[in-house]
Amino acid sequence: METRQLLIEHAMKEIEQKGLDGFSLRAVGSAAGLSSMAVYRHFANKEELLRAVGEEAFKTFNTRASAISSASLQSWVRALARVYVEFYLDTPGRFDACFVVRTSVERIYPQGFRSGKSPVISMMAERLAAAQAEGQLVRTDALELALQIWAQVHGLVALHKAGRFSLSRKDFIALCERAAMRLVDAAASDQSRPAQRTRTRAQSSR
Amino acid sequence: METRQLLIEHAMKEIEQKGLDGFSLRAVGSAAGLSSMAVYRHFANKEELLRAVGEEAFKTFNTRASAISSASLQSWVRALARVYVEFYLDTPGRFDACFVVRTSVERIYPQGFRSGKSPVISMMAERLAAAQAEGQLVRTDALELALQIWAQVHGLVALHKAGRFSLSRKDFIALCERAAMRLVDAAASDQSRPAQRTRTRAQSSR
DNA sequence: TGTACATCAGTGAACGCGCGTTCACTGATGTAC
DNA sequence: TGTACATCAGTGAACGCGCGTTCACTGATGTAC
Repeated sequence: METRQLLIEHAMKEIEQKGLDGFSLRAVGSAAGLSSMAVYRHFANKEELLRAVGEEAFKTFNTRASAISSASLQSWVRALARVYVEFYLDTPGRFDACFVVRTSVERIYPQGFRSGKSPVISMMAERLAAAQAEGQLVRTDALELALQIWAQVHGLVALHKAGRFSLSRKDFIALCERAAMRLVDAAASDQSRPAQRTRTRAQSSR
Repeated sequence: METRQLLIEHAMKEIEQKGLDGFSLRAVGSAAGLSSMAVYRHFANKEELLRAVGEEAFKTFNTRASAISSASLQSWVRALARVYVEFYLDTPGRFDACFVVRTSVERIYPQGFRSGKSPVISMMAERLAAAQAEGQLVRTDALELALQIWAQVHGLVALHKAGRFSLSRKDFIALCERAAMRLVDAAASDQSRPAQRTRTRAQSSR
């Protein structure tokens, strides 16, 4: 049953080359060295193949996100933003399959996120909540703040996809990191504190 | 030459009904009560029609944004976020034609924004800069902050479009407003100030 | 006032394309007896 | 060990569709003389 995996891999290459719109079943079949119709032996239809691609791509992203080992909340969020943007820049097809395609099993706010079905956002919400418990962060809805950070980076990516930036890769990544950081810093600096910069506060969370 | 305008209007209806993907030249022609090929008398090709639709839709959005008459920076940003989200919720096709389609004349960050070609973002950046000059806002790159606020709301909309929310219209709009406000408030409250909430500060800017 | 002509919006048939999906099939492999 | 059968991955032709675009045309309108 390894043909299925072969098809998913070639489907990813196809979606990377042709984009979400140009993605076709027939191309996947022949790219995999089979007939155009071979795909139907393994997937009921196009939608199902696309869903499988999305899940596979999400595993990749999730692995990278889980591998972040930053100690402080700040640097963890920054690293996560970077992983997200690089995932988009390097493999936009996979990114779309994960975060743009509407599938039926998607993680939905707020239910799916509260119950921890969306690993990354849940993880971020937990870290934010932990920082709140330690008094390092102002007390707001941690899940909503996590969502907001996600949407912040996602929004920059979406505008990038719509051709709204003429920045180098490096500058764009830095812009995204800064935007994510501003949200964390804001939540941190809204605490009672002396009148000074708080960039380096809350460094040793967990 | 009013047929051209008629075609644009029916193109908008079409793009609203069928979405960006299902949008076809033939459908526009016959929807306007003409032959399928009549469009080619007025537009060189599909792309040009789409650009005309985008510009027309942008005028609508721009008019609404310009009509906001809030006194304070805070409430102005909140109102702008609302206009943006409602533009998406009510007329997603027009929204896509404005902010998702890649056209050749798009406003690009940072050049096109600095020179004021993107009316709304430029206006926001100017208001932010004015608030900075009055000492109500922390001194950062006003244009970047404006971009960030835009991307924040745009990101929430993009995730909504990908089916990630199960919120009522009202709740989703409120969520977007809150997210935009958090960014403005953060920039305001990062000023030197007593250890208290700053929600109501900086109320009378201009 | 009348005639010849140019312009140009709109038409309808056709081209060529790629798509998702269906369907009857082939042929290799494994299993039951 | 040999034979009959079932299973099932893979095939290739075909269906029906809608798309963007080209092209020769029609027919009304305006203009020049």
